Amino acid sequence: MTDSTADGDDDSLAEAFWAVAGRLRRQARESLEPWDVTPSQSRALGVLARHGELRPGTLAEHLRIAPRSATEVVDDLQTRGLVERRPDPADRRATLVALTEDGDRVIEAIRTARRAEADRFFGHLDDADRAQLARILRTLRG
Amino acid sequence: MTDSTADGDDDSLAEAFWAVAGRLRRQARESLEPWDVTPSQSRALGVLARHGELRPGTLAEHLRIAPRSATEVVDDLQTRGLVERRPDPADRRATLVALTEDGDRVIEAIRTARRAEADRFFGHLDDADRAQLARILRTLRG
DNA sequence: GATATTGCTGAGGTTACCTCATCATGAGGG
DNA sequence: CCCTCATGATGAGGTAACCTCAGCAATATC
Repeated sequence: MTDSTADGDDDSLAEAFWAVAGRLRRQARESLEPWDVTPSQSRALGVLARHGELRPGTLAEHLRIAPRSATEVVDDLQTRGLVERRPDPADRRATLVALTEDGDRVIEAIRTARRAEADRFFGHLDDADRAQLARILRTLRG
Repeated sequence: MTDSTADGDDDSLAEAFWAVAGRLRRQARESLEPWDVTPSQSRALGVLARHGELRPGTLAEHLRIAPRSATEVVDDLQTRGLVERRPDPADRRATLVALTEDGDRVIEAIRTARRAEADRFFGHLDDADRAQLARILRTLRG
């Protein structure tokens, strides 16, 4: 059965890249479900876990999004009780965003889950291939 | 100067993958600008060029999106005059979507541009690496 | 010929972004 | 000291690319 429709589509490396990216994205989304956190929220939590409390603007730089968009992510995380805002003692215009205890617990759990999931995903490759892929991606990253 | 903010972020293969995907996405978006066509529209045009006239539903399968979403893309392409709808003679419920002459010209131009752009992007790799990458991506694609 | 299925689309929702305008605070010059 | 300009956050409003659910028409099935 030649399956008719269900793609296989273009040829290019780019196309293959997107196909893999899609699978990866879907897995990521699924693995976040238990915590009712969207991918972009989880990225923000990750940055906060890595760098500690930050101003929304700085968070935006790390996430490579517009400052206004960071405000939005922070809003969502705050209503979910995963971060809190407090005034920046050094500048009364500014705000500091910090993980709550809950946020800390959640980001840790997510990280564990994501690590397991990535292992599963890239686990189809042997060590040599994983190394190759890492090297090639580093090159393409520019 | 250690540049302070501008990430470098996680470690994982997944992270490297997203970094590359981001660069690729930005390039694609830019290369489409001259034609005022969005990425998803260009994908649809590509499928139509490859397969000839299709029903919206079939188009959706190729694009791996919901049928309703295909209707939307077709709407946009139609208002831009790049595709046209005509009744399916074989089934009066159905519609066939076909490229107009304009649409044909545009998708050809886009393809040429994208090919050049992909060459530039993946051109940093030598032949062996490109082959490796293609093989690895095929594996990951599942 | 009644019923179920299929194909498309209207209505309305979501995520993750964006820009532009506004308001408060801070910093530097005269 | 005041005035201007820059900066930090946010309100308002917009976009792309998806989604589901409901409804209508036409076909297929029994």
